[in-house]
Order: sequence, then C-alpha cells, then structure tokens
Amino acid sequence: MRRAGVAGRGRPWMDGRTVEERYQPRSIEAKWQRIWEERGLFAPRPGGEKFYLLEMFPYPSGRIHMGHVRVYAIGDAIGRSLCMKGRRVLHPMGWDAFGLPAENAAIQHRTHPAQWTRENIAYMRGQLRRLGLSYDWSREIATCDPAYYKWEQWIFLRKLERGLAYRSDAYVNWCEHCETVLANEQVEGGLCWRCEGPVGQKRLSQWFLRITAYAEELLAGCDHLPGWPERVLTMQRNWIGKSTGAEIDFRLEGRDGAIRVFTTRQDTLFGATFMSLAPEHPLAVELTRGTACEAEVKAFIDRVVVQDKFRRGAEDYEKEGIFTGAYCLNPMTGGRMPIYVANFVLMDYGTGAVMAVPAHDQRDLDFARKYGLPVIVVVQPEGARLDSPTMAEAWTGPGVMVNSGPYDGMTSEAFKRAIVDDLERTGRGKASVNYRLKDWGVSRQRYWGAPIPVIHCGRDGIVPVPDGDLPVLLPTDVALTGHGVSPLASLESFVHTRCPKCGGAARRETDTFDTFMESSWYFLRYLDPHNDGAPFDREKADAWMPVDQYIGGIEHAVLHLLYARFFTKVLRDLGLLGAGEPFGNLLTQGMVRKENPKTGKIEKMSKSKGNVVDPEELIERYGADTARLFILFAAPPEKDLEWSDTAVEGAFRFLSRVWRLVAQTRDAIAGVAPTPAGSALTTAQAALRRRVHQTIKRVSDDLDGRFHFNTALSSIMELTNALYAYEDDGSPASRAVLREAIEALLGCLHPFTPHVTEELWEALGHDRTLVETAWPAPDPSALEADDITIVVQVNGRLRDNIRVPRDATKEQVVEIALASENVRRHAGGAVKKEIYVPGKLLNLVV
RNA sequence: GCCAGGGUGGCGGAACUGGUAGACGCAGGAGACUUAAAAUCUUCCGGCUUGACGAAGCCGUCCGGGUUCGAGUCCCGGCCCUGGCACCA
Repeated sequence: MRRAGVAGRGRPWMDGRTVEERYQPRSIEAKWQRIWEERGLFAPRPGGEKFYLLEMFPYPSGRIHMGHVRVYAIGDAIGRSLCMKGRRVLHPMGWDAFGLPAENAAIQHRTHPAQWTRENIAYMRGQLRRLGLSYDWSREIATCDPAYYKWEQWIFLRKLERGLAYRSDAYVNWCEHCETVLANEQVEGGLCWRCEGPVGQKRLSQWFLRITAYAEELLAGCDHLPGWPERVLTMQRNWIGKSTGAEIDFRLEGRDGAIRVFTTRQDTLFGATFMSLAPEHPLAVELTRGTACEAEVKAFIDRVVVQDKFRRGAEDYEKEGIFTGAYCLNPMTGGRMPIYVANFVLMDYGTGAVMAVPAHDQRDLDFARKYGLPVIVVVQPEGARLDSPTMAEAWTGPGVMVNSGPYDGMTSEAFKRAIVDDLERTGRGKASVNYRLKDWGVSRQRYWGAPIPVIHCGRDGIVPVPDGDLPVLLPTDVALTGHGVSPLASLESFVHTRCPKCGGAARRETDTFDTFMESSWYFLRYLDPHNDGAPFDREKADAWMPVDQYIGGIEHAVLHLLYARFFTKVLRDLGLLGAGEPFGNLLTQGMVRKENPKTGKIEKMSKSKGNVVDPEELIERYGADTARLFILFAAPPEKDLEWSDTAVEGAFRFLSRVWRLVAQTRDAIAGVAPTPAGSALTTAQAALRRRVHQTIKRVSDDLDGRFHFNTALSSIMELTNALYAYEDDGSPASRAVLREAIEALLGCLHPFTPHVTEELWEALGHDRTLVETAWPAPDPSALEADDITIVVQVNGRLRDNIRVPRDATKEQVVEIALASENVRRHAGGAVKKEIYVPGKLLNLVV
C-alpha cells in the first residue's frame, strides 16, 4: 500500500486519499481482450459507412518483431478511432504462409515446412492477440491452406485461357556444387550461401504472367490514386518506365534479315556507327556460326551470361564487347556498321539490340574509343562545336541536325518526328512505345508453394488441370535435401498422372508459384473467406472494395503493390469484381532499423540479418499498451525508426500518470455530468476547457488522414500535464470541467492504448466499452481565447512577443509593438515597411 | 550503377501553407519528500558572450551558394545514410 505523496497537496480532490491501485497492465489487458472478444466488437458492426482497413499480412517467421508491432499498432489506432466515429470497419488478419524460410528451417531443423509454419502461426496469433488488436478473427486465412491456393490455381487457369500466362525460357541462379536453384537472397557476393561455391546461371523453361499487357493501364492508374504517397507513385511510374521512340530495322550485310532496335533517339540515326547486341540475343550466335569468330564470341557469351545477374550493375563492372565479324547497314546513310556483342546490353529491355551512336551516348562513346570505332556528330548544340575525333563527353541534349543529309539545319526535336514519318513511309521502321516493365516470372523450383496446375503430356503438350480437379494438392511426403532442381520432381507419386485430354501417362508440373501470387489477391479472399464455390462472391467484393486504407512497409512500394494492382485489373476483366484498383489510400510505414551485428551498419530489421528485437519481453514487462504507445510515439509512421531500448520507460510512466490521475479524481467527479458548456467559468476553468477541446481537435486531425500519432500523443501528454496543474475549487462548474477533461483524455487516448483506457473508463462508472462510445467532439466555442500573442520582428529578427485583443487591427498591433522597449531600441524611429501576418506576426523593416 | 527517400540539441522527435527553431518525451544536473533507496513532485537543460541577475546580444537545422522583409521549409551544386532493383517477403 502506498501513500499518494505530494501529488495530492493543495488539490482538494486528491487530499488524503490513499491510492490503493497501482497501474498493473497484466490482468487489465487479459480482461479487456476477453471482453472485446466475447462481445464480438470487431466484426463489422451494422450501420455506418463501410471502411475496409488492412495492414499487410505477416509472413509467419516464428515470432513477431518490432516492425509488426509498428504496422499493427498503426492500423489498430486507425481502426479503433473509426469504430468510435461510427464507421462500419472491416479489419481482417491472415498469414502469408508460403515461402523460402519454411524450407530453410525444414532442412536445418529436420522439421516439415507445414508443421513449422503451423506452429509459427499459432504462436504469432497469440502474440497479436496479446497486443489487443481489433481484428475480426473469423475471417483469418493462411495462404498455405488448400482452400486458399485452390482459387489461386483457378485464377491462374483463367489467365492461361486468356493468354495472360505463357511459358518462356529464363535464367535462374544455379549452384553447381549443391545442384540447386538459389534465390537472390541465397547468393552472397556471387557465392552460394551454403557451400560458398560459385553461382552460375541456368536456363529453364518457366511460367510468366503477362503484366506488360496492363502496362499502360497500370501507368495511367497512377494519375488516379490521390490517396497514395507521391513517392510510391513515382517509383511505380519509373518501374513501368514508358518511353516513346521508334523501332528501326537495320538490314544485315550479305544475308537475309535485319536487326530490329528500339530507340528514343531516332534523331541520331545518321550518327549510328555500330550495333551492340545483348549476349542472349539469338543473332549473336547465329551471325558467327561457322565463321572464324565463332569460338571467341561463344566463349564471351558463355562467360557473361553465366555471370550476368551479379556482375552487371556492380560498380567495378567493366564495359566490354566482342566483334562478331558481321555488319549491318545504316538505313539512312547505308554505312556499314560492325555488329558487337556487348555485356551491358540487356535482353530484357527493348529488343536486346542497341544502335550505337557514340557522339550522343556516353556508354557508346566509351565503347567506341575503347575499340576504335567511328564517332559522327549529328546533333550540334547551340553555342558550341562538337569535334568528333576529340570529344570526351557525349552530347545528349537537343540541338541542330548536321551530317544528316537532307535534314541538316532542322532542330533535333522536329527531326525526331520527321524521321519517324520517313521510316514509316519507306517501311524501315515505325513509331513505337517501349516499357521497362518485364513480364512476371512466377515459376519457382521450390517445395513450399502452391503447385502450378498444369500437366505435361507427350501428345497434347501443356494441358491445364480441369477446374473440377482443383486444388492440385501440395504433397506432404517430400524429402527436402537442399539439392536438385524442384523438390516435387523427385516425388514419383506426385509427378506421374494421366493427361486430362487423352488419358495417357503424363507428368505434372513440378514448379510452384512465386509467393507474390498469394499476396496479390488475399484482400479479396478476406471478404468471403469460406466460399468453396468461387474465389469470392462478387456482391461482397463490390460491397467492400476498394480497401479504404492499406498500411505496410515502404519496401513494398513497387513489387507487391504493382502485382496486386495487376491482379485486381485482371479479375475485374474476368468479371469477378467491379473495382479496378485494390487500394484507395496507402500509408507506407518506415522501417524499424537496428545495427546489423555482422556489418556494423544500421539496416532494416530482418531475421536474416540477425538484428531483430523481440517485442515479447517488452510486452511481458510493461504490457501491450506501453509497447504500442512507445512505438507510435517514437516517430511519425512514414519515417524510418532507429531502434533504441531506452525510451520505453517513459511510455510506461505516462500511462501510470494517467492511471493515478483518474484514480485520484474518481470520487470527486463521480456522478457529475460532463457538460460545463452552459456554466460561467473562471479563467482557470476556461483555460483547461480550451486545452481539452484543442486536444480533441488536434488528435482528431492527426488521426484523420495525417496519421501523425506522435504529435497526437504529445498533445494528450500536454493535456495530462495541464490536468495535474489544475486546481479544483470543488464547485459544480469545476467538477464538470474536470469530468469533461478526464473523459476526453480517455477517449482520445483509447485508439493508442486501448486496455488501460477501457479499465479507467469503466472505473468512471460507464457500462458501455469505450470502443462502442462516440469519439469526443470538439466544441468550437471553447477553442478561442480573447487575447492572442503576436511575434514582433525587426528586419526578420525576433525582438518581442506582445499580447493583443483577438480582433485588433494592424494599426493597433503596430502601436502596441512600438510601445515595447526592445522593439523601439532595434527599430529606432525609421520604420520603412510593416509586414503583418494577421494573428501571428509583425515584421518591421528599417 | 539506376529509381525513390532521408539528414534538426547528448538521444527520439516538433515546427501542418515561407513566419517565435527545439513542443512532447528520453537521458542528465540541482532541489523537495524519505533513516535510505525506489517512486513521486519542483526546477534547469543547443553553443558562445555580456549582465546593474530582470535580462540582452551573437551563432546555430549535413556542407557551399542563391531567392525573400523573413528559409529547417523554396531553388542550384556537393557530402553522407537508408529502401527497392524483378527468386527474402
């Protein structure tokens, strides 16, 4: 038992009380978690406007980390405040359960990925419940559940029917020693993470989704997502990378055929002096077949192709190439252009062939100087003369055409259009649009993923698994060794099947889907999670979509968010829903970072880096409310947060302060109505009331779209400080002000620290939970004071603060300002100009 | 390398639209209460200079320039840090 101490002195409502209760979160939190759940408060409540609130679902890696606490505390603060504002909130949770770590853990710990995943889900679900998050658990899904991936397979088959899925060769990382495919993450500095052997590239036939068919719509959609952060839209636009230019054919010399290039600089065509091919370009091999160059070129290609992913793009990567011995012809000049294979030309972009214009492209210029190739200036910049033999820097800007036959003297901008007409007329090229975006390779040579539902038949080729046979179940009896191409390929019982068309013996596809497939439509499955006749019901989808607020890490700015947009558009075109965009508003939360013990650098917290902080200990020791308060108070959500262990204590201290405040005030305000508006108030009462309503307004604004929880919380702390400083005179007016203040404090704080506020709310005599109580409303008449402070500057430097009546005119403000001794001292008598920002600032220029 | 973002006290951060830089909190100092400690309460807390002790002045938001009556905020050029780069999710 403790004495209240000095806290009560001079404050009649605290006098002599013994405070028996100390803030002890453990029992309180369990109690309220139980009550919320028993009353089913987090299923969408009838009435009110719909609000679909969604945070990116977690990968069940084992235990939650601080990044999870952050994103789910953010979502919960938004969700609870919306509930209080009367919205019909849908707030589901599930598990992104397929993925590589389960397989690694299985190999390492001799467990099964399914078991490992199930155990992790069970554990993490418990952790999320202990955080007191407002989820509707009846909608929980796990993507490794056949009831989920059945519909993913179904969606894939619809794409296959529409030509949106196709097969093509692609390279994967290949460790010769382990004889296995490696993810990029499993390659460290070009070496295998297990055996540290060299990693090469292996060509495999794989499945692709034709996301490029939606490139234009995905790009255009970026202009109609006002609720997304501009920086995410910028990254998506750049990722799609639309460029307009021309396709031009360069005839081969001495044989049939041509090399097609895409260029945005068709205006420099007269200056194209050689051709660069990607090593993967089919002509690279074909042109040298049977020639003296064959062996050398093949060796070069083999070397580059095997290395490319890791070497290309590396800082010290030397640009190099090799001559094929063949030539093509410049369509305008007829000049002979030697054809090179160059390591910096990418097969994925454009046509895999680049017309090289050394005078107007730096890379081409470096290459030309290195291999002694001609440089011809065709665009002369204004006010300078480029000299082909000596120039060291390529000119990439606009100018006037030279060395371009009949087009000399034209501006390069005008010529860009003119040459396209010329090329089209003569059939040597045409206007063209190119995207940097590539089709999405979805085949993985992994076990722990959704099987790709196709069958390879010797007679009928690729045959889709009939809808009635879905799902293609992932077998459980597979041996994971970390060796071999696809784990499923070694499982005879899985591989051998019958062709659905001819009934003959056939083989199943043994690759599984990229796990981004699951996360591209899970937000739709939440709307109808138990449907076994369709992925989801259209009516339900139309009732809830789009997601009103999506929250997740900035690291997903491009891939996941773009894939989800793509899926939504495809499903819309399949007639499965009306919405064409999945997420109306997006909040990208910054990362929680910490020093990586291996590198000593401050990096994103991740298990693979070994720099995670386990929130469990924090919750054990201080409770979920403190953990949530701490992480929300530490920084605004979109900013990165560098972890420090020190400040948690302060968050707990604040909640204890609130606890004591209510415990000590409770009797004084018991049975009092919180309605001081009509009464005549003293200055101190009016000041507290003003503070209360300013706080409500501030917190409401910060929660509504701005999401600056840290400043919302700081204003709640200021209100708490004001309440501690307030001296109650025991009058009915004072008690009403006090009651109103305490209730507003608890209401404003509830979205952030729900358990402690519920407990205190109940202690004030309320039967209804705070979640079901209306959000406090600011009273505009209580917000303004009679006097305001004006900042007085002289020549932009602060010289004084003055108090003036709220409705003072500029002349009055200047008069009062000049009465200030300090202002007079600096201004002298010679004020040249008065700049007055009404209600804020006066700057006297002398 | 390419794309995107960030840099403010000892620390996390605040300053929302170009208008008082450092709210709120952490850490720290001093004091009250206590036999003592913890807890709690009061108070100080960017640097420098002056001070008749009320205060006043100068410098200060990564660095260098610029625009403006006024710049943490806008513009130009650097440096450093972080995320993503298509098989971690």
